[in-house]
Amino acid sequence: MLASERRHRVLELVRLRGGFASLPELAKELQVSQSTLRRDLEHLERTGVARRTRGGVLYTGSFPGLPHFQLREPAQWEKKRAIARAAAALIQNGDTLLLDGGSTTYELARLLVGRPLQIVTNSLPVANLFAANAFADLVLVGGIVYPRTGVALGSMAIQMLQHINVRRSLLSVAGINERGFFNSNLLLVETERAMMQAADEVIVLADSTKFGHKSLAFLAPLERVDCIVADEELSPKWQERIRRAGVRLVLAPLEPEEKAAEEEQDAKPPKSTSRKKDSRR
Amino acid sequence: MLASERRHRVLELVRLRGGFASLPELAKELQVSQSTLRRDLEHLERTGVARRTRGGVLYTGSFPGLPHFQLREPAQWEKKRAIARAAAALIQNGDTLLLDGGSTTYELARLLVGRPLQIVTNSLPVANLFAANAFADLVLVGGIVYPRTGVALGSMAIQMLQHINVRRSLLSVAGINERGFFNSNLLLVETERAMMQAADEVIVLADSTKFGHKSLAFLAPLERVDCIVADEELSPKWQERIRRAGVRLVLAPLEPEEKAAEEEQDAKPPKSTSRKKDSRR
DNA sequence: TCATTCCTGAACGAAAACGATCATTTCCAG
DNA sequence: CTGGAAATGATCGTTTTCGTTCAGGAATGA
Repeated sequence: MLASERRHRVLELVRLRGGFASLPELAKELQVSQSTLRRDLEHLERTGVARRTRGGVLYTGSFPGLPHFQLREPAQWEKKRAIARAAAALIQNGDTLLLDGGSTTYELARLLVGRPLQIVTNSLPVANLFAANAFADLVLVGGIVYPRTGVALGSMAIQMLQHINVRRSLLSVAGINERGFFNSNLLLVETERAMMQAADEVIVLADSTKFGHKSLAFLAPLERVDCIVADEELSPKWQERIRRAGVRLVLAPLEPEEKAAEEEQDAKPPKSTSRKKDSRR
Repeated sequence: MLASERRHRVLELVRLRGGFASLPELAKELQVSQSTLRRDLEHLERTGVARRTRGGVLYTGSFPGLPHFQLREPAQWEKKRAIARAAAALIQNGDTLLLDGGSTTYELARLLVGRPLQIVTNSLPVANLFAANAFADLVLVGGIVYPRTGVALGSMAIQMLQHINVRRSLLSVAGINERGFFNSNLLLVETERAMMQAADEVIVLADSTKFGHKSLAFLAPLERVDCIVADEELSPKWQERIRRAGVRLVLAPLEPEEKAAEEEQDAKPPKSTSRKKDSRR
């Protein structure tokens, strides 16, 4: 079994067990030694999807229920987080926002919790973030919930969106090519088109790996949106192409630590002597 | 500080810390000894709202985000669970259901997960239960989300409900008196009236403590609903009154164990000699 | 083919947490 | 006022877990 696959299975097991699993439990289930598990846990903790506790692992990965959020590959994830940070900087307090589903917009939503905003969303994971929050008003867009991502879609969602107007819509896409934006689901793009119409300004969040790839369903041409937020690894060719379409382009910087983390953080800087053996008590 | 208050604060702290808190952490925060905490944790675990792990507590209380779900008093909670069990027995596979917010309907929803159903709900916690589930179709009713309970309300919710028809609506109420049903929020009762209109059959879930108390907003007269599910501690006077109104009454039995649990379960049964000393590798 | 590197599993001492017990305090009921 | 039950906090021996180290094996590249 591959190490990365094993780590995914660890996460999945933890999730299945309701957010926590003990180390002996995992070792038995996965047929590996506890030593290996410890190393995996350390890795998972560093990437932020799990938290170690004495005796086991705690799932902190964003949304326990949905399979979609399991496969956060660290590399992409850091890009998404960088993009989310850059996008959060574009948002002003008091804004009215429409947040799409998708992992990038979810990361953005996490950063927006606690700020005074009015949030409209059709995404269950995003809604959960704001539901308990007194600072933000939350409007939930209803509809048929698509199990894979926990997003409400369909005619009911579209109809409801037609009665809503927001300052900014923030959308995720699955692919971008010369013709425009794509997503993986027909119902989804229909709903997203309604989201675009409901907003004064449309912002698309997409990491650099999305560019040059199309997907099942066409969403909209490039010039239909006002702004694209991508990470700084986007090729100059695409940067030029975006700007020529008259779309504002925001490039999110990847923090140094994260660059390290992105390369499957190794190159153990000072070897193992960096072990923190701090004064306890 | 009262013991029960301290336990609530334990839960709250655990929740604030993202679902887990270590024992020393809690001891320091609450200014009590670890021994006391251990006893509290044991208690909380037995009532089902938390799970102990070596080194700390894990929050299992249904929905981490919402304050509403924190104060599940064990006594009421067992009643709610009994009612939920009885109500679940009324539901047939393949049914189309409309589930209200509220802790009793939430307990019911938990029991329904995994059954082939079509679920319509305006409750975020309930929706989360079914979002990842492939067996049930989920339709989310949108609207303005009321922070206290995570329920979508308002004109958008009502409008959406008018386009929906279900076999059964299951509602929670805050109080019942001779005039009928009450709830604590004006927007809520408006939305619930729309839920009643959307269903062929209306079922109200209410534990025995709700009877004889009214609340802020009038919902509907007794005879407007088809069935009430209550626990068996409902007074004969009220049983008679319900039946005379032509409403079917289902009384949920409280299991023996739960009766014990309700009386602040003690009488430590077989002591601790069950030490497992298993062979490790 | 050989050497290097990475991953894995086992072993061991150290540290942490557990349950149990006991003394003390608090709080009621008689 | 007093006796007893319940709750609390400290202590102690035991068990569990952790981090580290070391050795064997698989994969990779020269």
